Amino acid sequence: MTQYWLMKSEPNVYSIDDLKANSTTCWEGVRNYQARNFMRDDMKIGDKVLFYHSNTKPPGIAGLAEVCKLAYPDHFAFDPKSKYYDPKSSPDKPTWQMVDVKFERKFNSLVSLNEIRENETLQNMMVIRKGSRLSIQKVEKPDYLYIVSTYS
DNA sequence: GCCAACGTTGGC
DNA sequence: GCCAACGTTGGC
Repeated sequence: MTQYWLMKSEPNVYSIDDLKANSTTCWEGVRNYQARNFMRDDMKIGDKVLFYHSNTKPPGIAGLAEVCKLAYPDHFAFDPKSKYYDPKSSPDKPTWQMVDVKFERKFNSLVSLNEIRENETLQNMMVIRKGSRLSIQKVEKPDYLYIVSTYS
């Protein structure tokens, strides 16, 4: 069964335009266990993704993507020169995993966090909860479908 | 740049 | 296993 996710990326690091240009990307650098577990245990090929721009003005959902490769070791954790380096992770016992996602669509305009917050239909989305820092979040199917049909 | 929220670390 | 200290996220 298809599942629905929200994945955060800082656009000055990797934006929806970058994904459009590259077509697919590996989602490296997740260093939070809950987010890793979502990727490792739950994400399936074909799962739908709301691509969220964080730490920018304004933050919000920039477009859509789709999971196109199941979780596999995040090798950036093995590279001392990478900013995602984690000495506790090793190739024979990798701590961190990543999936690949592929570009689906860029929204004509960003669905800002404020718009989500002000939309009565979307009140249960995790992303509007105060202090919600998790970089990968589950999204309910009705919320996903509503966003796609209303905004994209 | 500030700071609240939250996750992780490490001493005990 | 508790919890204080510390580091990071990310909206504002």
